[in-house]
Amino acid sequence: MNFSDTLINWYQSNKRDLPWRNTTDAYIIWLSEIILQQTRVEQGMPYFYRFAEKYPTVTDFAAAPEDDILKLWQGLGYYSRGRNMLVTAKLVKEQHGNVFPNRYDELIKLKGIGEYTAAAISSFAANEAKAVVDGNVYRVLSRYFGINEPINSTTGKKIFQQTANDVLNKEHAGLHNQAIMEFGAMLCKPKNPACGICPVKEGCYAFMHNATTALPVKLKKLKIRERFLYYFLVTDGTRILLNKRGDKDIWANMYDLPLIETIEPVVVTKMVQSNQVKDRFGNKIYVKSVEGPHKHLLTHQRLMVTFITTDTKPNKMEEGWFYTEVENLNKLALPKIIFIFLTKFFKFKFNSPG
DNA sequence: AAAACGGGGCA
DNA sequence: TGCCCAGTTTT
Repeated sequence: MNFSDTLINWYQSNKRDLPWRNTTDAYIIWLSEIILQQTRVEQGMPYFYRFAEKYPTVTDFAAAPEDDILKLWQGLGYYSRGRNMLVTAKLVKEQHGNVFPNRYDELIKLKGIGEYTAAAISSFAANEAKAVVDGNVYRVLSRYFGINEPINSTTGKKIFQQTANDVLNKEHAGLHNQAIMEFGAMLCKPKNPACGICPVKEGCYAFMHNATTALPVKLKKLKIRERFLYYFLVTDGTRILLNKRGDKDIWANMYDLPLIETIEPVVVTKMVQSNQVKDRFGNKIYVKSVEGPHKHLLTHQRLMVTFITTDTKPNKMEEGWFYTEVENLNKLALPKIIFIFLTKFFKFKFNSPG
């Protein structure tokens, strides 16, 4: 038996009895598919029953006020799904004679229906040979075939769609799609997959290479944090006040300068009047020069760095601070932005290789 | 190409 | 906490 036949065989004796599986009504299948987008079956189930009962046909749905749809959707999340359903229901009423389409090429044009949902409805309702690719399918295919391309990269999506198309049982597309998704949800789970009872483990790359926890690969969504750094250069031209950084943050254990960090930009005149500065330098700090702000980009942070030069000595030393000779700077690890500033400030005095 | 969009379950 | 869930739309 090939991959698809084995999964279908497994499915037919292990599947859950879900209400939307006992119909070929494209409207009912559409209802279930939209509800289940990014939603667990157990969470969506009660909503499916409520909607199916209150709006048994697409005509009923199309006649509903948006307030009613959203009220019934309340608590399910991603509320644009409900609003888009109403748009689509009205369009089906007006342009499809109240008959919900069941062909991929028609479905894909409808609001709220993307590649996955169009493939799902067309294969379930009309057995059209379109392969679904949802979170379950990504996981099953990446593990079975050992595909380590990230599932949320552009090339990854193409590869997985192509792979799904290749393994699709074209005579039983609906059954195949149901089977591979149910297999992913019930057995080839994200955590602790039941490899011991898996019917396709012999051909599974992840099982054979003990890589189920490593697959699928997913790109981290890294959001850029913006930080505003105000450095104080305290020097008499010979000695300089430095700071040794801790081991948690960026530039761990490297050397920079006394720092005040804010979450939003602060003009220097305000900064030097702040309580933080007064606490460190006393009530009067003599600012000799200001440089910046310089934008400094890290992988996941955007730093806006301002250097404030002064010869006012702080009235106390904080943890990590120490005075050193300017000449010592060429022995200490400095972040690039600090290095550039100090190099320029001291006119390369400390860094000439020799 | 990345961000926005909800809420809940699970380790 | 972080990851994931029968993804799609918008920027």
